[in-house]
Amino acid sequence: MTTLSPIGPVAGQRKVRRATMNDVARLAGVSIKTVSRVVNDEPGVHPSTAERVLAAIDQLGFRRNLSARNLRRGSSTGTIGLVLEDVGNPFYSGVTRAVEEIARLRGRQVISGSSDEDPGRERELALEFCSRRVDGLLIVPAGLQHSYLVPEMRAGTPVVFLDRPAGDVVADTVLVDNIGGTVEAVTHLAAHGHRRIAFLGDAPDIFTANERLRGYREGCVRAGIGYHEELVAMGPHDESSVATTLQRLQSMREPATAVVAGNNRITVHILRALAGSAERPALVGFDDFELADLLSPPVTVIAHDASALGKAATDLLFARLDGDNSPPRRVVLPVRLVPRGSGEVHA
Amino acid sequence: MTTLSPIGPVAGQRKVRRATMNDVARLAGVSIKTVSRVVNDEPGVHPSTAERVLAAIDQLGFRRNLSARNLRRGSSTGTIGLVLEDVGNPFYSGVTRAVEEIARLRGRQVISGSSDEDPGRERELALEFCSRRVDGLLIVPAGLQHSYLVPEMRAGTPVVFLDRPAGDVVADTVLVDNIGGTVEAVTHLAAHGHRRIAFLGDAPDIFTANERLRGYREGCVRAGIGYHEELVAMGPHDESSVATTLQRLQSMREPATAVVAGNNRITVHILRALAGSAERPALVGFDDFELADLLSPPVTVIAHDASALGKAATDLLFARLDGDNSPPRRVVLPVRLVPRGSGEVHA
DNA sequence: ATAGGCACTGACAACGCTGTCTGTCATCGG
DNA sequence: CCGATGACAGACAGCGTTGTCAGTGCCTAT
Repeated sequence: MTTLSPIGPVAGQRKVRRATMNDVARLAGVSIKTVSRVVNDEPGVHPSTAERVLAAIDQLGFRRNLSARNLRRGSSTGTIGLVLEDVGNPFYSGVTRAVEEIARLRGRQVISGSSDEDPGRERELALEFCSRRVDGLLIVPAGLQHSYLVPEMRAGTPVVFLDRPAGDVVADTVLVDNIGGTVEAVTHLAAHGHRRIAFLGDAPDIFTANERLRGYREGCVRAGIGYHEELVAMGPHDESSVATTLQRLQSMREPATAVVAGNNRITVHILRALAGSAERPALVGFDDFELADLLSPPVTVIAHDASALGKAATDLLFARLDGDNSPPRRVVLPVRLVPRGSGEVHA
Repeated sequence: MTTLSPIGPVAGQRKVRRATMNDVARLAGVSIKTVSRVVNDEPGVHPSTAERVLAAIDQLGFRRNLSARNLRRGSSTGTIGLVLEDVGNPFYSGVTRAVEEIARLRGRQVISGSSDEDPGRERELALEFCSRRVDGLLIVPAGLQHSYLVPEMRAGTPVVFLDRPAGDVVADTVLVDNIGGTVEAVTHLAAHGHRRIAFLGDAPDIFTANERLRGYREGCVRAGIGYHEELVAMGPHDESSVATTLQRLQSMREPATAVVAGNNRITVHILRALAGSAERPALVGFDDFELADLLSPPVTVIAHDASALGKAATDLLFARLDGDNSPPRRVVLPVRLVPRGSGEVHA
């Protein structure tokens, strides 16, 4: 039993060559093919032979080399590549979790990487994954150029974009209803009497930021309060820029009485900037976040489910792997406004 | 240029065989070895030849097969395996981010998986990663049995355990000062006059839960308030069990006036159970979390840095990969109490 | 003129595994 | 007693790369 072999400062003994099927075969006194049969649970091996082989495997600590196996078999490597913006962001870690979950059910491992909103990095990661011959690719696009993926897609690697669409290829995409979300946010605020509603969004070259801005604009028009350029501040934002912006918005001749935040980070920045200040504008944030309901006032948000997004994208990917070759689909997941208080403050 | 090739419903054209170096060689009119030289930036290729090869690569959308490369070269696969409890938990996603960051600097990809606290799953993941011949393994142990890793460690795969120690192998480990943390929490509460301090921890077979319980106990003794069995409730906990426990603690003849929460999830459950209730016990939570400072009252925590943990473990792993074969090390990272208000409530 | 060196290129084997095909028994029906 | 059958085992090739070694010219120094 391996379990009983002497354990100690293992770091001491360096680089014992890894056992191969050949080593196992020699020790068990069988051919390498028989070892392969045992390892792969193929039928046609005499129980007593199999037992000898298993003993040899255990004794040598053999573990089959998947590189070799994948190379030989040519088909699936049993891996899925996931390129996202930042695993550290709770939203994306929720997505990751969902992807992992489904991949697991389908016997796949997930390789992931964060692009940090850098198109070059996104490309580097995606192509690296392709070199590893992942079975499929899930990408949260950082850039607008995705033609680099065309050879990979042609070679049969399914690609699903999530959260944002691809720049210049036609492919499966799973999005959330960004426009509908901010329309609803503005409508909600207007219904509570607000006429000066500001929008703090991320950098406008980011798809979701731009869509949400469009929704904000449309919401303003629909609510009959008009669209005012001076009430909009697009990012990139950090804590201090958000604070400055809020001050500006509140010290206008006609101050903003309500704010729509373009994503979870901006919402948090706003909350921090507002902490302790008496004069709080009403607030609706895009993206739900943990503890939003426990703040005072509880934060009203446009909620959408990270795991639903991850699940939808992964399901789509596996459908492709299962042979579905219908035209590329675009799935738009609904969002919902969760009123909690911060958006129900009267003007 | 690949970039200009017709793009369309790519899903239509299935399974074009992937180009190999052989295909590239044939197209460029050179030998396969020359292609290999170009792809690997090896010297000794005439610029004009290289150009022809690169053109062929571009035309065919060739991307070298890393399975084959790794098999042939036998050395590094350029991957690191990361087994954690749940990527969805902000603490672990912080760890993941840090690991990824450092791996990236060292030219490695991260393959990760969540064990969900299931030892079998942990083992499955770790061994799967070994089959993929990861260069090293980072593991947040779910179980207490790790001798299954001995053959892998012998074969030269460095393993670093993080957040919790391994069960029965001697290996590098990075922990946080769990005992010191809860000692400090209790000391802090006692200093504010509390004598009935409760502890809500995770399942006691989890190392960190047990350590924190020990720290709690020691803190009580040191503070001279004694250790009372009835003030301790170990998990697993969910929202409703926490609520029930709190009610029990508050309706005792001598009610608990303060609570120490064993981890971030339990803290959140407590906050939710307490929401809106007038009679709030003082609270100190283990693990910092976003927005803790914005709650009312702001939540006092024992903070420790997820990214510091990830970084320390990964640094250690790379040191091993760089040839450091000193005896296994155990690193204990400091924690610090961040007073914010919830722990400063007077009894 | 010739040896030696340099710049460039290619043939070939092997990494560890699995698919295909072939071989060797023992057993069974007629 | 013979051929057919089935259960089991092995030989061999090849997946796509790269390391080793062996050319082939051409140029320079003798």
